[in-house]
Parts: sequence; C-alpha cells; structure tokens
Amino acid sequence: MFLNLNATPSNKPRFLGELSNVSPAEIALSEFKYRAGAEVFGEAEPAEYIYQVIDGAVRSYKLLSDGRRQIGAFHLVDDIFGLENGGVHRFTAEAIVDTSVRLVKRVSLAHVAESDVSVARDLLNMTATNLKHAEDHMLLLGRKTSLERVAAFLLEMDHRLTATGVMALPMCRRDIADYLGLTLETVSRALSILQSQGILGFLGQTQRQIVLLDRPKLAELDL
Amino acid sequence: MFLNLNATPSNKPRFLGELSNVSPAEIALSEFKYRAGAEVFGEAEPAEYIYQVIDGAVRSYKLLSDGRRQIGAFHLVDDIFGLENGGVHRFTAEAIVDTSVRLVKRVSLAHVAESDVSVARDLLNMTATNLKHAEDHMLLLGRKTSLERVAAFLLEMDHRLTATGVMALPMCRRDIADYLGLTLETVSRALSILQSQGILGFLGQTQRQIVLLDRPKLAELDL
DNA sequence: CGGTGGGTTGAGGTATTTCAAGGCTCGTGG
DNA sequence: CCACGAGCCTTGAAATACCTCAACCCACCG
Repeated sequence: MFLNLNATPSNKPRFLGELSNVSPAEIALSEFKYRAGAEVFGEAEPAEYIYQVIDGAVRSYKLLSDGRRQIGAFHLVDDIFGLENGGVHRFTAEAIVDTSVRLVKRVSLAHVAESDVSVARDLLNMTATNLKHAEDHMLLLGRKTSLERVAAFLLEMDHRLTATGVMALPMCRRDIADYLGLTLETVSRALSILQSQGILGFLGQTQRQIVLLDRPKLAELDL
Repeated sequence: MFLNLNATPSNKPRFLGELSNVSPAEIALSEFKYRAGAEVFGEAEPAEYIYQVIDGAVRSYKLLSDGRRQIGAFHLVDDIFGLENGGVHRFTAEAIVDTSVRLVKRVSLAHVAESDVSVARDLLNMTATNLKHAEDHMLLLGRKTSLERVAAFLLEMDHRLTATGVMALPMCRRDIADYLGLTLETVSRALSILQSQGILGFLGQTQRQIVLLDRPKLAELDL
C-alpha cells in the first residue's frame, strides 16, 4: 500500500499502484513540486527517475533546432511519465501548471524487474500503452484535417479528464497546437467552428473550460 | 542456433536470435511466403503470431474510413513485426514485394516470458525500440517540411538498408508518401529537388535505385 | 503492340500558416 | 483603486506549402 496513496476506483491502469509489492527499501520514493513552466527533465538527459503526476499536468515534447516543437503527450493526474528503456530521456518534460509529482528511482526499478516478473510485465504494459498512443497519434498527424484533429483531441481529453460535464483544460492553445501539429490560430478557428455548430460551448471567459454539448456529433468528426 | 538461421554480423538488434535459448518444443516455428501486395494480417485481427522478415519488405498501416492511409513502419530484412502486447493487431501488414517471413506463435512466447527473464527483457526492448521510432516519427509528421521528411526518409533507409553505395528501395512513391504524411507527387518533387542539387542520383530508369551523393548535405536537411 | 503500373512535371486550387489587429483577464505597482 | 502591461485568445486578410488534377513518359508484359 506504500505506493498506492492516491488509488481511486477507475478503469485506467494504475501502474505505480501495481508495483506495491516492491519493498520500500528497494524503491526510493519522494514527492516534488514544479511551478508552471518549470522543466522536470530535459531531452537527452540521463533518466534517473520515473514520475507520476499527483496534481497538475505535464507536457512532453521534442524540439527541432529552429524551435519548432512537437508535444508527444500530455500527462494528467495519475499518469506515469519519464519511463525510458534506455538510460536517456527522449523528451523534455515541463509542468504546464503548478504540478506535484511522485518520483521513483529508475535504477532500482530496473533491478527489481530482473527478479520480479510482475514488475517486468508492468513495465512492458506501460511501454505498450505509450506505443499505442504514439501509433494512433501518427495517424492523426499524418492524415487528419485540422477539424478532425481538434475533435480527436477533445474526445481524448473528455475521456481522460474524469471531470463531470465540463472539461477544465490545463494547457493553452499553443500547447494544443503543438500536440496536434497545427498553429494556435488553426486550433482556435476549429474550436470556433465546433462552437458555432453547437457541438461545444465555453464556460467562463478564459476559454479553458469546455463543455461538450454533442458528443456523438464530435465522434463523427473523428474518423 | 535453431532460430538463428540468418544471423549476420551487424550492430542492429537481432531479437529472434536472442531468443535462441527457448526450446523448439515451446515455440512453434515456420516459414511463409507472401506475394507482393498480399496481406499478412489485418488491423484488429487477433494476434496469433509474431513475424520476422527473411526476405522482401512489409508495410504496416492504418486506414481512415474514407481510405486515407498512414504507414507506421516499413519492415525490412531481419526486422520483427506484428508484436502486440494486447491480443489484437493495431496495424494491417502487407508484403510490399514478394516476401518470406518466419512465424512464431505468440501465445507460447508470452508464456515463456513469464518464466524466462531474458525473453521478457527482449520483448520490452523490442517494444521500446518501436516506441522510439514512433516518437521520432511524430515529430516528423507534426513539424517537418516535405523536403525535411524526404531527407529523413532517405537517411533512415540508407541506415537500414545495409547495401553498399546504392539503395534499392522496395516501396513505391505512394508508400513513401503515406509513410511521410504527403502525396506521392510531393515526394517525387522533393526527390527531384534533391537530385537537381546533386545530393542524390538515380540508377536505372525505374527510379527505385537511389545513390546518395552528398550525405552530409542530406543530413543538414534533417533537423 | 497496346495496356497497365509506376514515375515526373505543370497549372491551378485550397487548407493551413503567417501576419496583424483587437479584446478580455489578471496581477502588479503607482 | 485604477491604470497598465503581459499573457492568452479570437478573428481577418494575405501568403504559401502542399494537394489535386491532368498530361506525359517509360518500362514491363501478356
């Protein structure tokens, strides 16, 4: 139960929870807070820890030399990130908003996997989950229109943000754009179109709170 | 040595070779041939086997309902494909040219992984390799220009096709386009530009044999 | 030989980007 | 308390990278 502080009933995999049969002596555990915009780790840095979001949200991205950015994933509450099979991070990770994370020392974890089959299986499952997400995202980035991308994004967030009714997105338009391979203006226009068609609405003036009014119609847009 | 029929000296991982401590009784093995264009397995089909290319080439892709296609990967000689963590294929796989593959029963493999740590580690490594490729490809699809994409493709193929001097690409322009998230015309134009700049040349008239004349300049285009 | 399957190239169209302006919110400091 | 600037978002207009459509070439093959 040591690792399972935040366990909530959910159909999502609770990976760190599943590692609870590992003794505290073997896996050093601690908690850490990052201010909005702070870097958790950088691309190509040695991977010392793996992370789990306790509160807040994180973006993982790659940069091209001229500053173009591709966000590979958003990590929301309970998500695990920073898991690397090699010893080096392949993304930069930044807190999107003020965020607290739980840390697990990577070396000890890899060591445990050698002897504990269930830990090894968990690592494989996590990696496979990430792979599936990346595969689906390749299809989105390679072949979907801007409207389809935004619709897919909203459905993904609707599914992952467990909130009832309204989605409180932690990320700004630029983040969404860099996740979807678009510009922030194109994202904004797509959202306006969806709003004008009565498929979604905004709450408050900040435009970060979105309410899905017609999920079926949104799903039609996600081919 | 049973599995290691085609072992060649190479720095590439030889995964099926690494499984050679598995007894023949546990992993049923066979060989199979596919004609050009033939489907090896379909998306959403139950995954009964994993595959290794002995000769030829394979493409793995997803389709949207209206026929848009995204190729997630090309599988060349010695590559393993069709590995799934869940029990279902997430891509359709087709032979690009006449191709022969080696098959391994998946269920038995998963079973072996439970007891054999080295097999479990191999599975994790393979999945992690696929994940890294997908992550890099997301950056390409989301943020690179057509010329950068084609340059990256040529460098990838140059690296993977061990041939000396000339690359004999097995896939047509449409396949390249669907891999890079472009149209075949755009791929063709990019290749023409690279040729006109003396960066590459064609051999024969079929335009499938490409010789890289200026690898450094090509690498400059791949940011 | 005629047809078919690649491949290239041109001309025109369009989805998305780029550039620019303006509005709203919020925090900070006078 | 209000003014101000910074950040975020939207919207319009113009530019452009890529797509679409079409013509043509070439190799291959029955």
